[in-house]
Amino acid sequence: MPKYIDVASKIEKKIKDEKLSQGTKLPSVTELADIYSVSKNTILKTLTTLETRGEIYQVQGSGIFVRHKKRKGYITLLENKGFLHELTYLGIKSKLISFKTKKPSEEIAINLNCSSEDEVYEVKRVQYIQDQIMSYEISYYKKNIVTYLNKSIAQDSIFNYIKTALKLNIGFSDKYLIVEKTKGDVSKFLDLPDNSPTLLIEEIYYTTNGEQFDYSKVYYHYEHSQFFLQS
Amino acid sequence: MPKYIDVASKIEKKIKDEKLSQGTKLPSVTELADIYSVSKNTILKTLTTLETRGEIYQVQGSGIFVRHKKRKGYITLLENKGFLHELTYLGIKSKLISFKTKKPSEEIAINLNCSSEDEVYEVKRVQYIQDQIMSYEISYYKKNIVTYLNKSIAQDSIFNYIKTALKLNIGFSDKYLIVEKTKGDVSKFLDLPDNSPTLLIEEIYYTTNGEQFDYSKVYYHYEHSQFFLQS
DNA sequence: AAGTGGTCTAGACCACATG
DNA sequence: ATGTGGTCTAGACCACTTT
Repeated sequence: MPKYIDVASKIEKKIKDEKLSQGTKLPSVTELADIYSVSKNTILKTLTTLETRGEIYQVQGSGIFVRHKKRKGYITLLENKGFLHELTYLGIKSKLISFKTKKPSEEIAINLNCSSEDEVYEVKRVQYIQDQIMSYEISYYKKNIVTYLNKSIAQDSIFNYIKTALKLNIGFSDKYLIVEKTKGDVSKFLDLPDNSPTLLIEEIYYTTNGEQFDYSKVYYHYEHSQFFLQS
Repeated sequence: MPKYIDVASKIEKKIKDEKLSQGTKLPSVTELADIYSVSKNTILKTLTTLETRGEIYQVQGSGIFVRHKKRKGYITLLENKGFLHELTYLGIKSKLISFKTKKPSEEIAINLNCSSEDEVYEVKRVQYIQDQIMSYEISYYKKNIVTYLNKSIAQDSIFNYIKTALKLNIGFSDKYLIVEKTKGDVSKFLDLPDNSPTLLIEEIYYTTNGEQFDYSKVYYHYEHSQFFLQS
């Protein structure tokens, strides 16, 4: 565990425990370096980390201040912390609709950057947020990277399995957001009439060495999902 | 201009000029430090900058590689570069619908963190992307921070004016995404039938010292807008 | 003028990937 | 084993804000 992550957790915990409100001033950089017995540069890296997580903001010449997310019940679009944290925090559960192995269509092959002769896992699921339908998801996993998957795993958090059991490191992702009208399976599994609004998020996940391993199309139920983004 | 920003621009330009493709390996950290005559730490900061912009990705023990945004015509949800760049790049223009000064409603007062006695500018606009209706936007600016605004300015880029003329530094923002059905003014100005899908993005912008100065509700035309997010 | 965050350096050592 | 990115330090100096 790097020091700067460790110190970040400690400061985060302190903010939480002491219930510091938005705008509360924290100790200065040099003071923090003393408190946690690390160099100034390490504290700076810690602060950058906390800043991108939206926990603090820094004002040159003035100080470091606490920042808070205002509204509750929104899904964060950037995995600031672990995605699992979010899952348990918001109470998200999955129901498996179908699971199979297949040859990729052209659309899938393009987005996974593979040949039509490679094999992919296809997983269809409905996700629930606090017992309400949140989303209908169609995911494709490249079989030569995600070497094994089965129905039982697909019912839980696939990403958790990929990280822990397969020890695959997830590097980065591209997400495309498109607003559409529902139809067919999408209407059916979201339990909405045809032509209801929906947010389609197409996600492509890459390993740390830059290879696509997951292409997903997630249709969100417009009444049961709201999103949040800090920058 | 800090060195690390300067070097970032140079590397960015190099990638663009030489049309380096996704996955192309760049020189190592130490080589880059030599090439641009800066210390290793400065290059690391440069690389972090380029990484968050989605231009490169780093793989420990292996190297630094070029990353590219795949699809065209998507609006980036994070202002990686200047927002203006995006405006001109995508060809976005505004039409002013109304402009006035008013006392904030409770909703506005909460989101701008001000009293109901303060005054705010209210600006309603329709934005066009390549001559198609992109969005209908209702914005509120706190008058004690955005000290002056008029119709003529509101027709152009207000943020550009705020930055250059008012020399106000924009610090960070919160964005909330909600999918809705259109009605009333929203349908009217987006030129869509009632109950059409729309993406509502509520945005709150803060100055560098953490004070809210802008609260905006932007309704996007679902057929003429798609969004993009890298992480 | 004093305090605070931001940039930069040179160098040491660690962790991971590849051949 | 070698190369490469990742972490960390101590210290210098700069830019901005506050008093």
